[in-house]
Amino acid sequence: MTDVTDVKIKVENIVASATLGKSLELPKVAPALEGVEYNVEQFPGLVYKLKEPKTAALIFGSGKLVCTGAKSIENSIKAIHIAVDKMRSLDPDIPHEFEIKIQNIVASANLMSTLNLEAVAMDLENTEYEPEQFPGLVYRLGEPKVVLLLFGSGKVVCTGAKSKEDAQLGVEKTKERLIELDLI
Amino acid sequence: RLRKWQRKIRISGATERNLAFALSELDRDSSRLGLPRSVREAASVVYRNAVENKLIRGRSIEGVVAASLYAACRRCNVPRTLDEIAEVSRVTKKEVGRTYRFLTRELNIKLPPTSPVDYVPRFASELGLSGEVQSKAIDIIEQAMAKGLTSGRGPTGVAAAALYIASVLLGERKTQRDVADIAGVTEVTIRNRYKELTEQLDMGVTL
DNA sequence: ACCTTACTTTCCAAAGC
DNA sequence: GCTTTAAAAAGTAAGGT
Repeated sequence: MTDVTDVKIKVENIVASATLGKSLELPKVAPALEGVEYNVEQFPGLVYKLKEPKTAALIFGSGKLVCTGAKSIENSIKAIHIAVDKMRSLDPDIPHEFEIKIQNIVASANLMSTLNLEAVAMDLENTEYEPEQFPGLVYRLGEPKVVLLLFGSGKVVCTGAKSKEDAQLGVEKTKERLIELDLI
Repeated sequence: RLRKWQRKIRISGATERNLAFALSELDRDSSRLGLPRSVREAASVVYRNAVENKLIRGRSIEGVVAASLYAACRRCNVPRTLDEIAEVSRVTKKEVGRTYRFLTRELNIKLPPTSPVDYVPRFASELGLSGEVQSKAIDIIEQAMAKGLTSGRGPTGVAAAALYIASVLLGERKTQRDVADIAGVTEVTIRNRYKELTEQLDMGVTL
């Protein structure tokens, strides 16, 4: 009974970083990226928004970039390659091979049961619940090291995960713990 | 030897000056909020504990004072909202909240979430509502909490809606605008809570 | 009253103030 | 700590019709 394995998580956002291994002359490669924003005083990186996959890339002079907004690891990697390929049209020396690392995965899930957050706040360890400030209860899990936001509706957000497996595990462990404490 | 001694004097002198400044700041904020001496003392205890545990590093004295006051008000069951604390201190709501979380975590202070019930006496007296209305409002809030109707909702909004409903039920009607202004929420929020409470609780009377 | 937009919270990397 | 990006959750707020 109490099958925790039936909890379905939906990946909502992925943050990935890439290191090209070669510094970039931003003024030189920026023209290859249509609609790019660049305000050094405001932020040191170029802001490039892609429509497909719908993502946003932050590109730095050091040759490192950050991609946010993708809903799958595959799309995140695809978006990074699209941006890098475009820049390479203006700078042939940009490597074709480079490292990409998944930094954060945000997922949502539904425990299919309403939660009494004041009760959860009292019995569950490592929680913060300040309804005056935010309607969700913050639950920090140690293993995997992820943070969950629990809502009265039973909906959950898991963030801080480095892999889909950790996000899934985080939600499952949270559900198990809530059942264990008779808070489900 | 003499130099080391002088340094101690200098450091303790600075420490004393900082403490004196913090306490005057605490008194200033407290009087603006109209807080009783007991709450000011509770806040000064929190502040002194923060200093003893070296938690002031990287934080403004004003911020720690404001967070100490916020915590003391909650512990004494006479809560002020983060907005009210931010208004009288020269610290943003965001920093008061951030420092409050830091202090409670580092000093192992675990306060339960603010109960809407704690706002009833203050809001009711500012609205000139009777003790009967207050009791009715508290009764409504307790029923709401028992049915899980307060999870995730702002305590002031729940207290405001309960007082509004109680005032109508007991013939001391106040407008949503009056209650909203004193509770620091919008009329829309009172209407939303009002709808949930009247639909899901047995008030014994149809409004 | 409705609708839309927007802010609160959590996470993370990037370069630099 | 801040700046910029993205995304979900749900409550609250503000402005327009």
